[in-house]
Amino acid sequence: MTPQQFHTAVLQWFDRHGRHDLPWQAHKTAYHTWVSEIMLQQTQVATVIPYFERFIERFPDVHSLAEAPQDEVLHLWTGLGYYARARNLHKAARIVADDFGGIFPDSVDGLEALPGIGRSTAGAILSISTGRRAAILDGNVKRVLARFYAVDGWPGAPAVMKELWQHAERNTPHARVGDYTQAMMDLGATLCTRGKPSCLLCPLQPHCEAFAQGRTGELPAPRPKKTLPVRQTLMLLIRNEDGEVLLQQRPPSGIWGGLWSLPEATDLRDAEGESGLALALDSARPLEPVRHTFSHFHLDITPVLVKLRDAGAVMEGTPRLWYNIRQPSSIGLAAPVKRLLECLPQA
DNA sequence: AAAGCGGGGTT
DNA sequence: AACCCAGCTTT
Repeated sequence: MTPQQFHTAVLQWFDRHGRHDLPWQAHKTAYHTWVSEIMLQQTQVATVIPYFERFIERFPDVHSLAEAPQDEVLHLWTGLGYYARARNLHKAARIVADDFGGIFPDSVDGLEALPGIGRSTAGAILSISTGRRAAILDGNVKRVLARFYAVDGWPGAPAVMKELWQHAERNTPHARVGDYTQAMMDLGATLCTRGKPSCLLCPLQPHCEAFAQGRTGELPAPRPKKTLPVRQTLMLLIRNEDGEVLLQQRPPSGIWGGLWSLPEATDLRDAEGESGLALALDSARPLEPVRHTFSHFHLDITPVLVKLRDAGAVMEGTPRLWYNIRQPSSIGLAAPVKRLLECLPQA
């Protein structure tokens, strides 16, 4: 199948069956496309939609985002995960606003120089918002191409990645590039799904190698699996006389970077040091543990209710605040922390 | 509980 | 180029 036949089949299918009414398709500006593409990294469309709408309402353009406090950006990202995306988005907005007069670079290289934008995301932003020819290779496209060409091996492996990029580049059309980008993502998301692909509806099925070989179930090859280590932590639920809960801010990078979380401790003895408060440790009441899973380890969290021994004994150091669970403020919360706070009795 | 989705940064 | 990092959703 020639590239011409390939993209023609994909575009014809897109015109009839693609998605044309997603919130970020209303105005295909570089800003809207960029925000949506960053949110769509590692996250499915259905999850992204409400986040995107809230985000754009609060930050309608790159300048409003650039001027916002990081806490507020993370707040609107709370629950989406991979918070480095939000921190990079914020950083990049400042660069675009301060150094480029609010105009996004109009080349793949220029876009890739911004934090949080890699080759595929750059290709998506450029093709959709400007119509310039650029290829993408996100998870959806990887799946489509790995099956169509029966490419063996895990797509994360460099050699496999390289081959898939070559297919992606070659099949990208010179016209209607933005539609083609959207079409390939739609194809992967709605027909060429991992579980049970709808091959009979697929415009590429007549020439699909995996289909011909009956191997759609085994391609693309899954990532080599490893068992996740388990880590343990205590999370301290410390309340003051007003019923507010003590939170402290995570370091700027790493897990939950910049988000607000509960003070943690490895055991009760070390709780006072971690929280920087005088605690009534004999009052400590452990709650049912909850497991939170990251991509590379499980975190078993034991929440512990602890009373303050001396309300005036707050230490300086890590940024901290007393959080009113009835009037949540505009800060980013780690997902399990948000859940724990929601379970807490209002008193 | 385990699998799935999925791109960027560092060295 | 190889390796490390990062979370929520679905099954």
